[in-house]
Amino acid sequence: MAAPDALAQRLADSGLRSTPQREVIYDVILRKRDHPTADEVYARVRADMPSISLATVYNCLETLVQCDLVRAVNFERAPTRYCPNLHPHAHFHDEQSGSIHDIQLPAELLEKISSVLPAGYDAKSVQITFRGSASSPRLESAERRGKAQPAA
Amino acid sequence: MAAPDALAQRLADSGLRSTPQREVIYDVILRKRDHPTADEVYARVRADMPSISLATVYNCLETLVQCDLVRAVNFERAPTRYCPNLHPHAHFHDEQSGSIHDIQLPAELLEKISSVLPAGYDAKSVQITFRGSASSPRLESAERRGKAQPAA
DNA sequence: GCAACAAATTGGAATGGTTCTAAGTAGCAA
DNA sequence: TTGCTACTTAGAACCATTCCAATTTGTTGC
Ligand SMILES: [Mn+2]
Ligand SMILES: [Mn+2]
Ligand SMILES: [Zn+2]
Ligand SMILES: [Zn+2]
Repeated sequence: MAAPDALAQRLADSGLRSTPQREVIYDVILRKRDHPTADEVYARVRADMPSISLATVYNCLETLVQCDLVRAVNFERAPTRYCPNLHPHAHFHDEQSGSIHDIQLPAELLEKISSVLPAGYDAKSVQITFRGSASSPRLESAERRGKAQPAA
Repeated sequence: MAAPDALAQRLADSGLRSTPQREVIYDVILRKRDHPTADEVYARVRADMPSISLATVYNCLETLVQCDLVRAVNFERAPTRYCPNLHPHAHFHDEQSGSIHDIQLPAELLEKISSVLPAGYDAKSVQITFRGSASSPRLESAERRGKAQPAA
């Protein structure tokens, strides 16, 4: 047995197998670090593996989410999107273009946010979503300075 | 013409009529200040108005949201819930009970949150959702002290 | 290698909240 | 009245997702 990559390792930890379908789906999500829907993942994966089924795409995405290799994110009631960024971060939904941008959150801010919870509330996760418009030119320079990661 | 109530006024401002259906739906949402789904609103409204249709409930809820009389809130891909609390606030989703609690946010924190956006990002709204568990006894006393409003 | 068994994939059907459509009803204006 | 528009309604349609039953694939013990 060869040295297992991160995916195979994480799957094995959960008693699951590394399959060609899971590998190509994980690759596709890591390659282009945007926030594709299951349909978009399906379309991209079919370039490499034309025989894969949409049901399998859904099954594999759920597996990857449960193994903490990918995050599922929802905006309103739109189709679920999948995010390869595992660090705690917020999302900015650009209503003009429909694109999603990751927004880094200082740990200090996360603490302040959690501290607004009254006694007795125990939050396992916090989700922060901005909605608005992002002007592209300034945006790109801000990203180049490392203030935010672009994500379609 | 008699003095119009808040609902009639707001509808008139948008060039819309105050109908019995819109009135009863708005009343039902204000009466019990939880976060009902359209189906739950439908069930409650039928007590007063058995002939109302579910399509009308959806139509009226959308109207109320567009007139800024009610807020629509989404959790994952669960059915949309409707919130009568118009002040800026976060939501705590208790995974055990499925109940939603309003969490008040200090204006100071809202400013800090918006300040994490890089230049070029213009947010029209921010949505903050906690997920976890809330222990009922402590919760009630915290609420009595005014730290949070209960909401089913 | 070969059974036996379990895990994973697959196509297609089903689900379910929401939206759409077309027909009917109700209120307002000339 | 008559017309005009807004509103409501029942049921069909939509569509992302889940479910199902059948097949394929992989693993384990011999
Ligand atoms: Mn959008
Ligand atoms: Mn829940
Ligand atoms: Zn992300
Ligand atoms: Zn609320």
